[in-house]
Amino acid sequence: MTLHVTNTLTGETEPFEPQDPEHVLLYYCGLTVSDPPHLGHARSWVHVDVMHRWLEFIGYDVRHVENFTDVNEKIVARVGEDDLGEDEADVAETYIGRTLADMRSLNLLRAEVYPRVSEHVPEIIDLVETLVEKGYAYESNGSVYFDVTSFEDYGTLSNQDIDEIESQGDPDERSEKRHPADFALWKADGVDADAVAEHRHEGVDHGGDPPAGQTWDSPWGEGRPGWHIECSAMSMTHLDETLDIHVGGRDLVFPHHENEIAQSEAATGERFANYWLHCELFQMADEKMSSSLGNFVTVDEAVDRWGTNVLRTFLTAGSYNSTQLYSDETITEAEERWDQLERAHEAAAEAVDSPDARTKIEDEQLRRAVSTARDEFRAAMNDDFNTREAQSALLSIASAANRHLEADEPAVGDSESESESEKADEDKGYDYRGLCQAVDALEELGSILGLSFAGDTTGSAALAGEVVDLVLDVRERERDSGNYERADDLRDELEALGIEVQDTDEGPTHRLPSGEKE
RNA sequence: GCCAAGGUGGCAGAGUCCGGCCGAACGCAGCGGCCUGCAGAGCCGCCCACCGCCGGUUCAAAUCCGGCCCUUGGCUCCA
Repeated sequence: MTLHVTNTLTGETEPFEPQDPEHVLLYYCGLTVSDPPHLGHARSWVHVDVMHRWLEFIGYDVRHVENFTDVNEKIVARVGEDDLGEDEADVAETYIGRTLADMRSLNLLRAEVYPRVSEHVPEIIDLVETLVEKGYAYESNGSVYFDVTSFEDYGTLSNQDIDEIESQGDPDERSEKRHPADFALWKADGVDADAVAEHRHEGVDHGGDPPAGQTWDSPWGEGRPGWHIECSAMSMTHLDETLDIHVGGRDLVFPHHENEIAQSEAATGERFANYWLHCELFQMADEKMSSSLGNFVTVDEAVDRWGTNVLRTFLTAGSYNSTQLYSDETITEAEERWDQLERAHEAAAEAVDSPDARTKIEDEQLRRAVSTARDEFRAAMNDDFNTREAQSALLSIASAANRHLEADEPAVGDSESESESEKADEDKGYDYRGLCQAVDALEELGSILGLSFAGDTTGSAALAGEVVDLVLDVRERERDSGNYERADDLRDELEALGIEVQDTDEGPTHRLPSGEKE
């Protein structure tokens, strides 16, 4: 079974075949760095990250490029706010730093390059010149527009009819365009002050008139790159004229991706991307999540609140290409799933390390379950990165391991006699081979979803763990002497701190609050 | 208006491409039991679905075909 992906270009699920059998060229349309990233961005990032990890897991060398749009009127609009900086570049820099930190906190694999528009203006100008020379673009009043009527396939990605498309871009440029659907490749002069004003936050003192934003010299005079040309220029610079996979949010299909295809293919005569994958968006329980409504949760808030593992479990709880409901309930459910995985992993790992671990009871079932789950995981991921199914496979390993640990009396068949099971009871032990396989599978497959079972065993977390153990020792003594009230108080107090206490046959165990920082 | 996606149990969410193993996965919630000083966790079992509506094809449809109703998103910056 090979990897199949749903290609927006065809609307079909197709077998994935990169141009080079060993390498995959992956481009992801990154952020405009004018605001802190929110959970919606995180959802796409995580899914792209899972794609990246899975492609590597099945043997490809992935060349992953993700841009930062650091030239944009929305960024100019932030100039003067708080301590974001004194000009467009400063603001962009601030947000790029913040974005990279957010990405790290989500345990994302790094892209190979994070190119920025401001560093690729010469390439952009070259590309625009080529388009003008080939007759796909025209200069008008110092700006350059792409002539959509000159590109036969315009509209295929988004299934649009050119005549149905309403004007792109701001009203001022309409008069300069031959066709309403034509879009800007290069814009004369600085940013439009009105556009900047429109994106400014209300009630914030920006200190005077909006700055013009950076401009560059070009064959058509001073100006700035248009809104779509950057991705074409940067992906060609860092990858190739033809990409294997181009990913982005569903909301970018039109006009952004449509325009990317037109300008790229017109310029090179080559197919721009073989597979277009689109990440679906969040749906809020009552309304949509959007910047304008201000109802989004920023990535750093979410990581603080839920922790990386819970968040990633949540974000991969649906397919990348289906919308996902965001609500307290759905995220709590994800937390529940993660807890289950983590507890099972911990129990299995502990059992493996314990002195009781030895081949004693039949673990054929466990081993079969692990192996089946691995197959299911692989099949799920190969089926258009079905992360929800993949989670199911993980959970089935967890419950198989739990079942095995539970059966520390050889209750595996139904035919034992009483005396046999009594005898075994005194002699109980775990078969560690199956458990080892379960632990390995959880770690290995979990890591493909970016989940990490490696608890924080360093620094303050380790110390905290020791302190909790100390408290639990005290509590055990209270319990031994029948002083349950006092013991329960201790448990309640630990619980109030987010520390989960469980009494087991082997003594009490605890879990520190997962992922919460500090 | 145009384009797209989708309507599956109390919730959430796979399965729909390649019709039968789907009387429908996994999880949450609920119920009963085991275990436990209690709780939690875990385990076992149960409960809950005529798969939006109508019609068609077929030995067989959640899955294919036709019609209808409804929801969401995009068409302006947007992951």
